[in-house]
Amino acid sequence: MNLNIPIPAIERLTKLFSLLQKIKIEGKEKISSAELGSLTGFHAHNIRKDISMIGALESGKNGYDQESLENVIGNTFGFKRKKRACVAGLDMLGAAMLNNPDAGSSEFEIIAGFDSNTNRMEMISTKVPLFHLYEIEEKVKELGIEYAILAVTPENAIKTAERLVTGGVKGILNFSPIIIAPKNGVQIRNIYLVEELRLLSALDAANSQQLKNNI
Amino acid sequence: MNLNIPIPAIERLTKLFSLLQKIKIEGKEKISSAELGSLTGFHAHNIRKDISMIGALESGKNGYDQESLENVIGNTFGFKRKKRACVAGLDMLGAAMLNNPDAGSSEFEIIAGFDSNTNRMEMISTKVPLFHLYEIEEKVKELGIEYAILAVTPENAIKTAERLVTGGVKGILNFSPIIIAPKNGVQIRNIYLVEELRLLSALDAANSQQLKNNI
DNA sequence: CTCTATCTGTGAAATATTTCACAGATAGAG
DNA sequence: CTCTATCTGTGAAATATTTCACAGATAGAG
Repeated sequence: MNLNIPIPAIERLTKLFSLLQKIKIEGKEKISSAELGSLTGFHAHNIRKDISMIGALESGKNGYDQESLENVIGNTFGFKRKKRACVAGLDMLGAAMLNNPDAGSSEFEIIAGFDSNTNRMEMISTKVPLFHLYEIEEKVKELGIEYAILAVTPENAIKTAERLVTGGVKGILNFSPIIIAPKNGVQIRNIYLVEELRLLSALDAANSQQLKNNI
Repeated sequence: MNLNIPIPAIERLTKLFSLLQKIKIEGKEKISSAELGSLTGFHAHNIRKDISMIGALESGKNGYDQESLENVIGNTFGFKRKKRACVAGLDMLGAAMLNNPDAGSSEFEIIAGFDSNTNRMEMISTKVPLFHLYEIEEKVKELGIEYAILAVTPENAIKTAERLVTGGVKGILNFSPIIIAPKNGVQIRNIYLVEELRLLSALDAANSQQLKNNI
């Protein structure tokens, strides 16, 4: 498991990419590692090191060129290529994801929704075609879907994830309250509201503890 | 910044806590580090090391006692104490969070919602009291709200986060598509749909790259 | 053209984190 | 009671990651 780029570095570079896209809209053409640092909370040292790992750019005294840096990061990780995604499970959370306005302006295109409840599917207003959960495997293959947002009920989570994997997705973003363990090289990220709140409170507790210890 | 417990360990222990709660419901009283490992994808070694950092339990040959382990982790990070939370921004995503059925069965209680749009607030069906965004500071103090879920529009994100911090929250879970940098010791977690999908694809790209290198 | 201020890029050092390996503990069989 | 199989707990070793410090580069001033 020796990745040439550390996973935390991949996470930081991915955040930087999103930030660079925003900066482009604002018309800023140059940005220094120090500025990137204060916008993200990362150390400038760390940012420079991360960038140097994926390929040196020209040096200079005005910081990084927005466009070159966005391109280097984007090409390294494939952010410049369009990708198809779907949403499985269309209760409130899933429906919100399906209609997320940001996805469309990114490299991801949400091209299908899946649910088990026919009545609900008829009530949802969306331009995206909707299918039954049991059609996942077929539709994922047919439509070339690479990424999935999973927001089904806990009971359906494991089974639906398996269907997605069999269909051939490369990654699953799991919002259902079940930990899905990584499998067959398919990337999984588990994002569970209570878990995230809990982590916030744990980090706060660890911080307070540390302050006490330092007195 | 020398935490006595590494942040990745805190993340793993938090996940273990949630898993232990589920295991309790299933009636399982003992579980080994190996079993915990296969359920989470972590290494058994790592799990034992993490647990040993927060306090040794009795040793044995049947693995960990579900209840003791849940208590040790819970007490270390304060998961046994009730905590009040709110949701700011009540479009589809925010409304879904407000009505999330899992929060109620956890230590978190969502006791207020905030939005800027009076018409929308009248249309939302919820038992939680709703207020205007400009009342945040006052209500956070008055109601003793410790954690906030931020799902406002990008334009309102920074300002709303500042109000929450001024009001005295300890952590913010930010779902709006703006990176909010940590400030004044308030914990922030930025969860942005496109960013998370992008990270999945970046990890996949890094993996593929690595496979190529290993040939 | 020269000089200077201000960045980046990157080996090396310092830290942090994970993995290893095995001693120590105990439940349960007989 | 004794023996054995099966876990955990944890220093030490191995790795991974971050931080440091400064050489090298260049834009822009004059």
